[in-house]
Amino acid sequence: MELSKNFNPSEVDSKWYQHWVDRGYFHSEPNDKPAYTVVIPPPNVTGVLHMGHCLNNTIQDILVRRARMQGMNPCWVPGTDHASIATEAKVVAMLRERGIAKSSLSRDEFLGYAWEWKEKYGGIILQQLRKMGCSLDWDRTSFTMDPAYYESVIKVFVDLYEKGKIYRGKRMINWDVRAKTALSDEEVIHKEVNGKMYHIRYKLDIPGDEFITIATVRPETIFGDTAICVHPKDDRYKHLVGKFAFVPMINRRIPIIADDYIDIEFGTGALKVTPAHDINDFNLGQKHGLEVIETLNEDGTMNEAAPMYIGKDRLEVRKIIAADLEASGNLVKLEDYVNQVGFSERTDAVVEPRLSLQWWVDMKKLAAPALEAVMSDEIQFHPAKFKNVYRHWMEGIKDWCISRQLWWGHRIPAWYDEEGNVYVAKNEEEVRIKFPATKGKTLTQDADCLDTWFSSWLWPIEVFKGMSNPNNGEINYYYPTSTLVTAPEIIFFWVARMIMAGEEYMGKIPFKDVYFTGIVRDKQGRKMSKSLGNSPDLLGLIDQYGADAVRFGIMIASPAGNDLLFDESTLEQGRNFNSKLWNAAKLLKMWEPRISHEGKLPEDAAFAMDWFQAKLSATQIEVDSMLKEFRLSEALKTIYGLIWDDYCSWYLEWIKPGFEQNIHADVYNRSIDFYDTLLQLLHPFMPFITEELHHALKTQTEDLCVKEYEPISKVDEAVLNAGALLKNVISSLRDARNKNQIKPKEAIDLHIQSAQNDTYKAIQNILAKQINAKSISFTDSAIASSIVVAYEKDKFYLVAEQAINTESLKENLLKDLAHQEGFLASVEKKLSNEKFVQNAKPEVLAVEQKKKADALARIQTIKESLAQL
RNA sequence: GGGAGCAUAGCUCAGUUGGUUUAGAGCACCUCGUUUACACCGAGGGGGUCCGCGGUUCGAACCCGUGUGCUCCCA
Repeated sequence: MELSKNFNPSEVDSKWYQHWVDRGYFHSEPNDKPAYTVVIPPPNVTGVLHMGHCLNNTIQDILVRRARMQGMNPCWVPGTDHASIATEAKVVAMLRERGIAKSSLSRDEFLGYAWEWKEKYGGIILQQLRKMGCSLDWDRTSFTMDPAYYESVIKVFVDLYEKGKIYRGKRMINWDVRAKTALSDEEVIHKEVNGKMYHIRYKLDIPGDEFITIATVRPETIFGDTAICVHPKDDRYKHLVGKFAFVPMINRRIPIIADDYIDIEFGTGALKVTPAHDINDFNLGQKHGLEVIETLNEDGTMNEAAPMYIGKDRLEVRKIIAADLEASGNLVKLEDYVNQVGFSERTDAVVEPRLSLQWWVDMKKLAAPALEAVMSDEIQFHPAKFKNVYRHWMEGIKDWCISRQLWWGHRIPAWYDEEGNVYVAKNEEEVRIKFPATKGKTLTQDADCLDTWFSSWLWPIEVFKGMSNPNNGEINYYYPTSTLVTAPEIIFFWVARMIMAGEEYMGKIPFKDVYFTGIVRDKQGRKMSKSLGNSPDLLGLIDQYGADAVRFGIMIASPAGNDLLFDESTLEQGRNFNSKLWNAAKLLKMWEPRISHEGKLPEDAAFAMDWFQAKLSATQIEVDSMLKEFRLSEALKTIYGLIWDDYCSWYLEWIKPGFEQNIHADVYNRSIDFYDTLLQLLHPFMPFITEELHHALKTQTEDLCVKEYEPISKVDEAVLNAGALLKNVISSLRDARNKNQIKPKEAIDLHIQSAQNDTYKAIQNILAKQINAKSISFTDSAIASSIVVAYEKDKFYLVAEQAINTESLKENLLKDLAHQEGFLASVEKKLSNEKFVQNAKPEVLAVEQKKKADALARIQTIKESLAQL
C-alpha cells in the first residue's frame, strides 16, 4: 500500500470510526473476561461539546481502549442527563422566542414542547463524541428520563421516604428568583461583589430622640425585620435590651434582644434580625420566638410588607432606598464594602435566602458508609488530595433539598388531600391501595420535580437496570464499575452521592477509582466560559488539526491532578507528531522494494535491533506503571520520546541502508514489527492514525483497535547501556565538529584511544555513519594536530582537513575541567567527613568512592588533552 | 472567617523512602544545515540563588518552623 505524501485526518478518521462501529468492537456483552466498566458523566442533554468534555472523554477513551487491548471486556456507557433547570430554561427561552409564555401552558403542554426540543437537539453532543474517536458502546445509550430510569428514581424516592430518610419541611432554602425554584447549597456559587454597607438608624421607643444604628448590605430587607439583636456584654447597648425600636419608613415596632451570637466588632455591633431572609437570622428568630415576615414575591419583587416598593425588584429597591432613608433621616452613612454573594449556578441570578416548604434527604446516615469507603481507600481518588476535600464536606454534611419548582424532570410522587395530608407512593393508584383512608377524597400530586442529581446518583446502577430490574446478569457483571473520570467541581453534586446510592441500593461501592481531571483554562489561566468568549470551537479544531492531534494536544498539556492551560500550540505539536509518524512509515515502505534475503545480517544492524528491543521493553514497563498510576500525560510524553527520538532519530538512522543499497530482510521485518508495536502502544492516545498506519505497514490479520498487547520481553541492560554510550559519544563528536565548524559534508578520520576497544568495534559502523567519519582506527597514543574530545575515560581524535580552532577547544576543555574539579571537591569533602563515612549506608559510600575515581580519571584525560594542544 | 493545596529553566511540568554525578523533560529561544522520510525537519547549543529566612542532619529541591505570593473549596 502506497502512502500519500501527507496524512489526511478528515478522511481517515471517519473511515475507521465507521469500521470499528460496524465490526461491533465497542459493544460489550458479559462474558468470561474481566469487565472494565466506565460510565460517562452524562453531559446535559442541552450541551454542546466543549474543552472540558474533550479532556474528560479523551481520558476515558484512553483507559477504555487500553483495557480492550489488554484483553479485558471494556464497556463504556454513553448517555445524557435531563438537566432539569438548564433544559427547562432553554425550553422557556425557545417558547418565548415563539411568543409563548410558560404561564399560558398547562404542565402537559409544556412537557410536550420540552420533549420535542429534546428529540430535536438533545444528543448532539453524543454525535460530537464520535468525531473524537470515543469508543462508546452506543447500543447502551441511556437517558436519565428513560421510562425505566424514571420509575427507578420514583422508586428510590418512595423507598427513602418509607425508611424515614426523606421528609418534608419548612426551612430556609436558596431561592433562584429567575428560575423561581429552590436550589441545593451546592448549586449556589459564591462570588465577591463590590457593594455598600448601609448604616441605618432606628428610632428607639423611649422618651427623647434616641436611635440605635445597625449596618447591613441588604437595606431592602429592613421591612422584614422583627428584632434588633446586640451582644449581652456590649456596654454600648446593654441598657437597651428589652426596649423597642421602630423600623424606618414603616414604623413597625420591634424588640431589642441580646444574644452572644453577635460579633461585637462587626459593623455597629447591633444586628437587624430578618428571620424570613437570612439563615442565621432565622435560627436566631427560632431561638427567641420572633415573628417571620416575608417581604419578597417568588420573582424577587417586593410584596406588601414594603408598601412603597410593591412590585419593584429587590435589587432595584436597594439602589433607590438610600435616598428615601436619607429623606426620612435614617441613613447615617454609606461605605464601600466587599462581600460574598450567592449566585445561581444555572441562571446566575442573585440567590435569596427564603423560607419555604420543601422535600429533603436526611444525609447523616447515608454519608457514613460513603465516607468510610473513600477514607479506607476502597475507592481510590486520583489525585489523593481530593480525599481531604471529600472528608471535610462529608463530615459537615447538611440535608439535601431535592424539590425543584420545575416541570421538566421526575415529578415528586406525593399526593395531598384537601386537608393537606401527604401520601407517598409510586402513583395515585398505589396511594389508594396503600392508604384506604383516601377513599372518596380528591388527591392532588405535588407539582414539583426532583433535583437533577437525585436521578444522576443512580447512573452507574440504572444504566445496567440495577434498580428497575435488580440482580440481573448485566448489573452483576458490570457493577461495580472500574474507573470514574470526572471534574472535581462535581465531587459533592455527583461523586459523593453516587457512592451513597451505591452503598444504599447495591450494598457495594459504585466504582474503584475516581480520576479527577483538571479544569480547562485559557493561556492566561482564566477558566473557560461562554461569557469570556475564550472557549475555542472544538469541532473547528478537529477539522483543522484532526482528532488525534487534538487528543494529543490536550493530553500532553494535562499533568495529572493539575489544571490544563489550553494553548493551540500543543495541537500543532500533535499535528507535527502525526506527520512524523506518517513519514517514518513512508521511509520504511520505501525500503520494501530493496529487501534482500542474501548475505549475513550486518553486525551494526544487529546491534541496533538489540538496542531498540531493549529500549522498547524498558519503555513499555515504564508506560505500564505510569498508566497504573493514572499519569496519562507522562505516559504520552514517554511514548512520544520513544517514537520520535529513539526510533526515528536514532534507530532508523542506524539501520538506514546507504543510497540505493539493499536492506536485509531480517532488518526490514524487524523494523516493521517494532513500528507496529509502537503504534499499538500509542493507539489508545491517537487511535485513528495508528490504525491507518498499522494497516499501511503490511497486510494485517486484525485491527489494531482490538489487537491484544504481547507480554513485554526482558530488558537487556548491557545492550541498553552500550546504546546510551554510543548516543553520547555521537553527540559529543557532533558537538566537536560543530564547534570547529567542520562542514557536515566533510568526512573526517577518527582515532579512538580507549581501554574498551571491543565495545567500540561492535558499533564502529554506526558511529562512522553518524559522525561522517571515513575511517575509524584505534590508537594507544595521542594523534598530532587533531581535535581531541574526552568522553568518560576515552579519548577521540578527529582529523579534518580544516585548520583546528585551538582556542575554542581549549576553552571547552577548561570549562569541563573546572566542572570536574568542582565536582571532585564536593565528593572529597563528603568522603573526608568522618561522620559521613560512619553514618552513610555502605552502598552510598561505594557510590561516592566510584564518583571520586571517575572524576579523577576524567580530570586526567582532560589534562592530557590540554597538554597536547 | 474556616479548611486544603501550590511555589523547580521564558512557559508547562518530572524529580520515588533525604545521598545515582554541581537538578531533568517537552515546548519556546539561539547557531548551523535543504545528502531522496519528514523545514509540520535534522544536528548542536545556551538557559535554574529549586520563592525568602531559620532549623533538623555527616548530607536538604525533598523533613520541620516561619514569612511572602498564588490557587481552590467551604461559610
